Amino acid sequence: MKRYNPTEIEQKWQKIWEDEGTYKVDFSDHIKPKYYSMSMLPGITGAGIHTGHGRTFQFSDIKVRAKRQQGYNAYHPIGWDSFGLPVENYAIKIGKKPRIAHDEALVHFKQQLKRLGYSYDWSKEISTADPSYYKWTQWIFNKLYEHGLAYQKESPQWWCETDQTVLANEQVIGGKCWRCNNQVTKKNLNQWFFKITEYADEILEATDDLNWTEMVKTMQKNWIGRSQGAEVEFKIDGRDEILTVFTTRPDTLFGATFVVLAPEHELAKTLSTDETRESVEGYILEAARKSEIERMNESREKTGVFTGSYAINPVNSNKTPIWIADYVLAGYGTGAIMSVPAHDERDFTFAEKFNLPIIEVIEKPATDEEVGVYCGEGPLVNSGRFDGIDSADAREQIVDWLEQEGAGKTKVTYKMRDWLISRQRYWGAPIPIIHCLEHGAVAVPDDQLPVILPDVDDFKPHGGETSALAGVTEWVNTTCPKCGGPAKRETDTLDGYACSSWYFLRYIDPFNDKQAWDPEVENHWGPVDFYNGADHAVAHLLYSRFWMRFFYKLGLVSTPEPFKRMMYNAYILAPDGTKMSKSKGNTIDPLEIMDSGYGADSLRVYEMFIAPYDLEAPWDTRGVPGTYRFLNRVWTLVQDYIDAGEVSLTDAAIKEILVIAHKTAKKITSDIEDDKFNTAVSSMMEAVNSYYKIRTEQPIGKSAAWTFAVESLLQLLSPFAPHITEELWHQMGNSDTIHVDHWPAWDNKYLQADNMTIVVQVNGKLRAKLEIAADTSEDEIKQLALVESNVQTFMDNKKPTKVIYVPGRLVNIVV
RNA sequence: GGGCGAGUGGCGGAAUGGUAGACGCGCUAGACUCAAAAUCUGGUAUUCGCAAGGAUGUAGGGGUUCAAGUCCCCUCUUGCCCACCA
Repeated sequence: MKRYNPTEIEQKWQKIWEDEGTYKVDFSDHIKPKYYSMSMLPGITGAGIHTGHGRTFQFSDIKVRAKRQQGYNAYHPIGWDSFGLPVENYAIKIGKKPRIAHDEALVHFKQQLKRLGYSYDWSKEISTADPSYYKWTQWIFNKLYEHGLAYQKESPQWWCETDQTVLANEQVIGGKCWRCNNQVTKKNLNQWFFKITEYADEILEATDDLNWTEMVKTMQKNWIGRSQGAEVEFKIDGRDEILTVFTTRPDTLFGATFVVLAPEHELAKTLSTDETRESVEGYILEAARKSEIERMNESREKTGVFTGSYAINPVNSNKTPIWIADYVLAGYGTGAIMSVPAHDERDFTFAEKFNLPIIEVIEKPATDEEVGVYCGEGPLVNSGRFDGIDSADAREQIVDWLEQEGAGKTKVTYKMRDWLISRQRYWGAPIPIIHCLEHGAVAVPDDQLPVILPDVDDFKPHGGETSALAGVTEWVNTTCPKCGGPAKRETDTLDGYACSSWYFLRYIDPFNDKQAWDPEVENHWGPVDFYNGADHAVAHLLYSRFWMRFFYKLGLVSTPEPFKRMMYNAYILAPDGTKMSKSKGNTIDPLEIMDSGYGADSLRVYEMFIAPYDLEAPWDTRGVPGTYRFLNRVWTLVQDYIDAGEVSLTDAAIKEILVIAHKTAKKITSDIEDDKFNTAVSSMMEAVNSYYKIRTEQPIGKSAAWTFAVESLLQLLSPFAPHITEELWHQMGNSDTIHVDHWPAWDNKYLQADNMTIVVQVNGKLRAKLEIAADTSEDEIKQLALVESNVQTFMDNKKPTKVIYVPGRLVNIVV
């Protein structure tokens, strides 16, 4: 008997699969149903992947392998997130040009992924930094620009001093840069944006219906942050300007005792009087100097100044003082609020500090507890003709009244901001814009794309507010596409996220040099059936959904949502229970485990077995020998089967083997379908354990039952452990690959065993178990239960008041 | 502070309201061996009992139910996301 030697058989089969193109997909084959499965594309840095990443990539591999075996034309693509900050920072760190640093790091990545035996179609590999790819990223920019969804605007934006670039809202995490983890500041700059807010409502509405991991859906909804409310217009006493505030509680309008503007509000400066001018200007200056983050971290102590001006509350014509305070955010709503200190915590704190009036307009529910500021619902008081109306109704009535008076309207506001896409960094797709003195920003015509990123020696950020490209004069100086006059190229590059917001469309038409993708190909291959990742729950997925919807409107794609199923898996932690990271030195390279003799299959099975996909679990390297042991048991079992001649079994043994095999086939099929990979593995272990037990009493060898058991086991195991199963499949005499069109069918007639175990409870407590024939009638079962001796003891001669029978499971006797 | 999850043996984790702890790790006994490793077979929540069997057990407290890890309410702990968003 041959010994199981993973290293040998894995090398052998990986070469054969590559030579024979086992996982190559023919896009034009429409006879088989399509299945399109992918993981988020890896970002390239020197570290390569660790065992945590490996698990992520494997989920899409399991799914696609199972479908391929089930007769689908199944596609599992691979590509590289090559542009962007991570690669450039890595290049700076090792002192090489980004292109070179990237290409060198890629070697390690490819080696890892290939050794792990993922069923990628390597012939269709893409890279976002390849001109044949970013040509189309730039083309998409043009399309957005053409439709008014790309625009340039000067505004204060997050700026990372370490990385010398602006960042999108989504890339600032807890006030820190997503790459270098340093505090960011605000800087007023002229920047390019994509108008994702125009799609906010649409994206939000579609979110509930998605078959996505719930957590991701919640995070997206929170990020979009839709608030239904009203805009209310306050006249300014003695002036012509109108002050518009946003509120979600128009029902509390009678309780608005003052109005607060953000320091950045355009009216802030102009509302001061001679007496207040100095303090107002001082406050605004001070606020501008401090970043939002500093304000946030500096304790929540409220600060503010009175402008000296008054606003007229439209509902009761009260004169309310106008204040400026930095607790009001410039970027949200209108940058101005009406303050209702009686029913808002922040307003209350502010009013107390500055001795401003507090008027209750919502009746508190009567409770024993002392409620500080009541923010809930209730009937209105002190609200003129709206008194007594419940707050929810009052909201509508007051807004109706405001609309009639022309002093307000309903308004929906979002927390989500437009997507800031310009980066003052070299390593990205150049924004295809030419600035002409006469024509302003002019898009580079489609037929002149791509705008090639020039090769420069000094690519590092040089400390200004422009990328290194600004120094490449021969590239910057060009002519205007409209007038032919002298013009300059835009020197900012596109956010790396832009490059990865459409790659799933390029995957299905990667060599097309006429268009980004062929809509007809997309019509067959889109959308992605299974997508998974462990990061980018907000930014990447929102951006992709935004673009997809835009493409859908242009008729370029057949569906508005890019990913049918999105599975967001939790991280595998380092053995010490903390997050794996290279800087902490607690990562585990999959190559290390494979090279120590366990091979890819044992590692793969363990990756799936360790925990359900959505649970964080610490890596325990001792688990790999466990799955290795399991694969060895499979190996021995199949070898014994192969080496033996024909055998004859008892009818009972045949039945037992077939029940296990058919049940297991059904279980694994549904577990994979439901993304329950860990229980799929344990079910296979159980089946193998059972076969071992049967084998101690009955011979294993050629017989219909054993043949089905062994073949189906290999087929079910093959998405998890593709190498060992392929090897054994061939040793059994098969000449085709196990990985295409081989999946066991189960027959319901085998799913019922001859015997069943009925649990007998007395008053809900387990007292006996009955091993009886599966066709025993309900009456018989109840009788048997009632006469069981231990049951009788606990019935204590009392008459049962009720006997509950759960078919095939239990009897509960209530006395 | 807000939103969404999660709390089960020594560990990772199983359980359509119906036998809690499947499966694996670890530990342990036996078989094989000169011996060890590997392998195979058994045991392994706590506790009382020679045993049969009993009691207790899914963070804590209440509730619904014939029956609760699972459903409802409160409390605690913990993870993630957001965070002065009016």
